Amino acid sequence: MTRASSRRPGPPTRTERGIPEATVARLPVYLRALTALSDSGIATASSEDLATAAGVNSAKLRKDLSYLGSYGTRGVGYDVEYLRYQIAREIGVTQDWAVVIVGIGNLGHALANYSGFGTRGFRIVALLDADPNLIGERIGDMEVRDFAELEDIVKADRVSIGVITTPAGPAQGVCDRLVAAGVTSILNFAPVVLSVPTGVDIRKVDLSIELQILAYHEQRKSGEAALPQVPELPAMNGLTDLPSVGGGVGA
Amino acid sequence: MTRASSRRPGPPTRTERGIPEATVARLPVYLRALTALSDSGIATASSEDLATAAGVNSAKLRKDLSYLGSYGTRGVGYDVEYLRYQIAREIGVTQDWAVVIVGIGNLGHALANYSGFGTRGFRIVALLDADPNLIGERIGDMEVRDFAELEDIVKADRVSIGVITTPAGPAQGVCDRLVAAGVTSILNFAPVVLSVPTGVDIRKVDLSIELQILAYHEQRKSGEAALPQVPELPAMNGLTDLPSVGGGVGA
DNA sequence: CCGATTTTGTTCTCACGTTCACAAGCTCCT
DNA sequence: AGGAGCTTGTGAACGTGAGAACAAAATCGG
Repeated sequence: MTRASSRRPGPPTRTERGIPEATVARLPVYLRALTALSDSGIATASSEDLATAAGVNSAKLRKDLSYLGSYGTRGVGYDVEYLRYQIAREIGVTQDWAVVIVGIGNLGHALANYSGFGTRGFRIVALLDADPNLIGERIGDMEVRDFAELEDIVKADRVSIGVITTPAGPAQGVCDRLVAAGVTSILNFAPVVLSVPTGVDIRKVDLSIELQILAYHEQRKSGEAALPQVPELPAMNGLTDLPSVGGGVGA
Repeated sequence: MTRASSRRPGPPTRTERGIPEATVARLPVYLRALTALSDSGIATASSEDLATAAGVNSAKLRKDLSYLGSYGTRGVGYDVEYLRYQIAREIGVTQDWAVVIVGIGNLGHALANYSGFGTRGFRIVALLDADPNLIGERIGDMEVRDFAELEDIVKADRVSIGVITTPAGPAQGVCDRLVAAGVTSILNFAPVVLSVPTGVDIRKVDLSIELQILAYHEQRKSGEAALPQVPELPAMNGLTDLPSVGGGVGA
């Protein structure tokens, strides 16, 4: 098991019909921008308009869209509804995907209530937890069920996407169970690196990593001139007062 | 303030002392891996060990670390505690960063309770919301305060990082207020593209985008042979639930 | 019907990121 | 002390992504 990562059979990274991964990651953004335009009653938009709404530059947007086909009209722009449907179809959200959420703590709770979740394309079919105290609790119009029922639920509802919102500890175990039950896409909120067999896609959302990236840049801003000369080789003996980072290190 | 000093002076993307953005994004992962090893009582680790723990390959890890300096010992590996401190210092989490969370809905609630948040390096100094019904509510050892107090809080606690967990609507307004108050790094959970002036860093976490990316790959898996020939110009009549798709642009 | 105008789709070039492969350097054993 | 065996740090090759620039195609006005 744990047979290497997921995507990399022989050739490099290239989706079957050739849509680059970077583009795939932006399609949902375009989809949202188009929905917003549509809601504003706008029927046609140029690549420039769309790019602004999506927060990218227009050349990139045009190139991204060109991977899907030629859905625009030169001299005019894109028909908002039409393009929206094409992107939705390409992503696969014209159908509904069944989702289970495992781990109903604070975050699991929040996600279960998150309306924008089922905006379109996704349907939460079960909230699971192993804690007997939580089982049976109602959240919105759903009830927390026993994690032991996982296999039945996955089979019954053809669940292909699992969301892990457990603490770090049980995450790998939960992940293994999900995969064994037949789930082939996992969204992981637990702060651990999960390993999955080939063929299973996994994406990670990690709050503290995001904050740390911000901190890095923040530090650069404030200390622009204060830390150009980094102590390349600080005395190793100074490490004794580093029982735990942040313990006695703080400025 | 807001001295247009962030990233993009003249040359392309290149952090002042030259750490590539992709590497910066992985440093927190290494930091976590090192902490885990440290907690297991492991004092020394090779690049191979670390890479496994962090879920990357060893060559990449070594190159990433080489940007920070030569902190390893050939033939031996890396001293876990030493390297951990070096990375923590580089990221900037040896000091504590003050953080405010704006928007105490489901997600804001969850984040406020998220212990791993203040794991180290970050300190939530205020939970803010504009809803009078929420103000005064206690969450953990904190109390929800009026968003109007933002400026005072930012000044008093030297807040440099703001987390936006409001709905999409008010997000840009909140963002502008944060920036005006002096916040220079923003983590946005609202499903909108925020615009900020130069010098302010912004990162986005978007649940539905992540799910959609998974859906895209999922679709490719199930239909491996079912949809190789994509209807470049599908018959527009099959789209009953798409009121005005393709006014006249379609086939 | 033709030319001016607009905007897409695409080509080309350059920068960035990843991986390979190996020399440099350290430790340990004989 | 010297050589064998590891493991790091890095130079070079390769692949991917971004942006500029332009040719192709559509509309509109005369």
